[in-house]
Amino acid sequence: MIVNVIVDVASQAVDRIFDYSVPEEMQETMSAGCRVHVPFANRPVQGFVIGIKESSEVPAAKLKPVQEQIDLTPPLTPELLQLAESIKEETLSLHVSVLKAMLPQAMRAKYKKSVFPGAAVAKLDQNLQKHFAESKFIENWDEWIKEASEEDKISAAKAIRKGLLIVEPKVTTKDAAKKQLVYASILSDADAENHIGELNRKAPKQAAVLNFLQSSKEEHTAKQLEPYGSKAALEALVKKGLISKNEAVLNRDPYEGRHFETSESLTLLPAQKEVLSDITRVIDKKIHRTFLIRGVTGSGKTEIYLQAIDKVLRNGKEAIVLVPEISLTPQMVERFKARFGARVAVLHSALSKGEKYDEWKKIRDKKVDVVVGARSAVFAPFENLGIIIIDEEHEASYKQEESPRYHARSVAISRAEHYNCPVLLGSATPSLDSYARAQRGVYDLLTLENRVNDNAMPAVTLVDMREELKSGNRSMFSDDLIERIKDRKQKGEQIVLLLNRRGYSTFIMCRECGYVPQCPHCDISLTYHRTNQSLQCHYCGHRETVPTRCPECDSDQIRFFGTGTQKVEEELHKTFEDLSIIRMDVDTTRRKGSHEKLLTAFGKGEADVLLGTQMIAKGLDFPNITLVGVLAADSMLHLPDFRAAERTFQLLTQVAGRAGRHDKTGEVLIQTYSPEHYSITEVKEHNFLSFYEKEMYMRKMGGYPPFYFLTMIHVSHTDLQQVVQVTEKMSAYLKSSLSESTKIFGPVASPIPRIKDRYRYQCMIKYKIEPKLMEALQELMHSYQSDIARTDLQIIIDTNPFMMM
DNA sequence: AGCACGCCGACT
DNA sequence: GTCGGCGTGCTC
Repeated sequence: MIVNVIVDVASQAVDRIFDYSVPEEMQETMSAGCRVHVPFANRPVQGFVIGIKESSEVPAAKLKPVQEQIDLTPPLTPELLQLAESIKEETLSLHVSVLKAMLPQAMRAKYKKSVFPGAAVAKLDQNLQKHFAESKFIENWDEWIKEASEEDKISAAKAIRKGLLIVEPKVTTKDAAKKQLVYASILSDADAENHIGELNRKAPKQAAVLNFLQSSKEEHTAKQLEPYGSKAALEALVKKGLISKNEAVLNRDPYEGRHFETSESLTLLPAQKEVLSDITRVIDKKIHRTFLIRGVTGSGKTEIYLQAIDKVLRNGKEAIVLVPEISLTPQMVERFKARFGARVAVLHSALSKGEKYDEWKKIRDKKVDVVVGARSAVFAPFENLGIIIIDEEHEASYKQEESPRYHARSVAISRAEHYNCPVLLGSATPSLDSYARAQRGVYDLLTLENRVNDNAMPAVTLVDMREELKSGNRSMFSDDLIERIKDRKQKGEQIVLLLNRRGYSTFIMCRECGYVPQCPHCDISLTYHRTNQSLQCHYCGHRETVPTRCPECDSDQIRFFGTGTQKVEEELHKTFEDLSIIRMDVDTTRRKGSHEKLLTAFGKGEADVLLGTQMIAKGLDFPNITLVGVLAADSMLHLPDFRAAERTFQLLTQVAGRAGRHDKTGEVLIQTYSPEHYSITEVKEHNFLSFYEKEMYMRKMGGYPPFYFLTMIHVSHTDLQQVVQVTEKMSAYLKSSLSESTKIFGPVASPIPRIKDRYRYQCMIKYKIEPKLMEALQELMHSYQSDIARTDLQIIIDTNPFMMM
C-alpha cells in the first residue's frame, strides 16, 4: 500500500506529492485525509495523506515507510481534500498551507530538536560536560542556543559536527483531546445501599462517593468527585465492583454555565415570507443556488436565516453561518443558541486554541449541525451540508490577507455546488461584485426594503466642513453637532460618534519648513500618541520621542495635525463638562473581552457617548441611541484603492443604521469636506441602487471589477534596485506571454513604498478572459523560486485582491 | 524550508 | 592537516 503525502514544508520546491509505503499494521486504518509523520530529508515531518494507491512509480529504493499515523478518523473529508486542491490552483498557494488552513491551530505539528551526548561524554568541553551532568539532554535545542553564551554556542556546534553530541529532530502533534477517567455507579440502588452501611463504618470516603454517584446517576471525572473522596477511594470502589471506570474525551464548552433563553420562530412579515419561500423552494429541490438578500438594517434578515436553517435541520442536514469576526458578539451567538440550543458550535478568534479545537471536534463527531463562525468556519468538516449563510457579505474580513488568500464567499459557493444546496449572502450594502452578479442573474436577488417595526430610516444631515471653516469654526465639531449633542444629553438619550482614525494626532509638522517626521524603516509619517508622549509607526511599531525643535530648521513651531479618537475624547470633555464617554478603538479593545465589556457598559447606559473607529459600526442595537455623528466621512474616500467609495458608502450606511432602531426616532449627522460625492450623498438618501449605478459607471470607466478581473503582484526586497529589476522582468514576461486584450500596469512603487526596510513594488494585471494567466503566474513563481529561497526577495501574488496597498 | 555534501580559504 | 564558511542540490 502506497500513500500520496503532502509534506508540511513551506516551500515551492517541495510543493508536490511524495509517495510513502504503509507498514502492515497501519494498512487497516489508513485513509485519505489522515495526518501522518513521515521521514523527509533526514528528519521527521508532518504530512497529509491525500490519496491511497497500490503501487508507485517511485523506485522502491527511494520509498520510505510512514512513521506514524496520527488520526484514526481522518480530520479532512474527501470533499475538503478536493476543495483544497481547487483553492490551491485558484489562489496559487502551497498545497500544504491550504490543508493547514482547514484545520484548527491546535492540530498543527510542532517541531523541535533535542540534543544528547553520544558515547564519549569525556571528550566534550568542560562547560558542556558540566551541563550534561546536570541534565541528561537538552530538550529544546533552538531555545537553548538562543540563551547560551558565545563559548557554549561554539563548543556545542563543534561537538555536533564531531558526533559527540547527537541531534534528534522531533515532530509532536498535540492531541488536544484529553482523555479523562470518568466514574459511575453500576449497581442497583438496593445493592449500593447494602454496601453503604458497611462502608460508612470502614471507609466513609468511599461511602460518600457512592452516595453521590447514586443520587446523580451520571458519570463524573475524578476531579469532580474530589470533594467526596480521593482517587484512592475511587479505585477501591472500582475494585469492589461497585462503580465502573471509563475513559472518555471530555470537551470544554466555552459557553458552559451560560443560560440561553429558548426562542421560537417569529411570525414573518409578508416580505420576509416571500424571501424565505424562495429559499425553501431551492432547499426542497436539492439544487444549488446563490441568493443575495439585500435588506436594509433592521429588515429582519437574521430571522430568515434562522428559519431557513430550521428547515435544513428538519431535512437532517447541516448549516454553516459566517459572520464578520467583529460582530461575532455574545448577542449574535445567543440568537443562534437560543433557537438551536446544543446543536450549535461557535468558532471565533476570542476562543482559546483548545476551545476552538473542541468546537471543531463537535462538528467532526457530528455532535452539532449548526456552526456559527468567522471566515475559517467555511471549512467546517460537515459531510451533509444543507445551507451556507454569509451575513454582511460585503465585509473585507471574508478575504484572508495571508496565504492562502481565499475568499470565504467563493469557497462557500464551491462547497454548496458540491452538496447541491443554497448559499445565502446577506447585506444592507452588498458588495458591487455580488450585486452585479445578481443583476446578471448569476445570483438570485431578494430584497427587503422595509424595517420590521416599520420605523422610518433615520434622517441624515450632511454638514459641509468647508463652510464651517469659512464661518470661523476651526474645531472638529460643527455647530450643528454641538447643538444636537447638548440636546441628547439633556433628554438622556445616547450618542454614537464615528472617527475612523485612532491615536491622537495623525502627524506632526514644522510650521516653518513643513518638515514631517517619518518612520526610518517605512515610508510613512509617524503618528503622535499622547498617552506615552511618543511618535509611533503603525506599520512596524517604531517609536521615538516627540522633538521640541524641528530637526531640519531648528524652529520651535512644531504643531499637531489631524485628529484621532484620543484627541476627540479630550476635546469632547473640554466642550461638555459632564459628558461621559466610552472610547472604543484598537487601543482600548486590545485585551480579550474588552470589546464586549465596553459595549455592555454603553448598553446599560453607563455613558452618554460611544466614540470609536469603524468597529462600532457593527452589531450594536441599543434603543436609546438617537444620534449618530460621523466626524470625518471622507477619511477613507481618498485612499489609493478603487474600492474606497464603496467602503465609504458601506461604512456610513452601517453606522447610520445604528440610530433609531426602536421606537425613538433617530438622526444621523455626517461631517464632510466632500458633501457632493455620491458615496456620501446617497447615504443621505438611503439609496443603494443609485449609489450602485454611479459606482458601476466609475468602475467601467476605470476598468476595474466587476467589469475586469484583477491580479496583483507584490514584490519586495531590502535592495531597491533588485525590486525594480525583478518587477520589470516579471512585467515584461507577462506582457509577452499573455493575450493582447490583457493589460499589465507597472512596475510601480506601492502606495507605501517601504515597510520595515523592505522596498515594495507592484504590478497589476487587468483582464476579461485570460486562460493562460494561471499557467503564466505558476511559471513566474517557479522561475523566481531559487531567488526567493536564497535572497530576501519576496513575491506575493493576489488573484482577486481586496486591499491594493 | 532544512539538511548533507563539497569546495575553498584560514589558522594551529 | 583540520576547521568552518557558504553555495548547490535534493527531499518519496
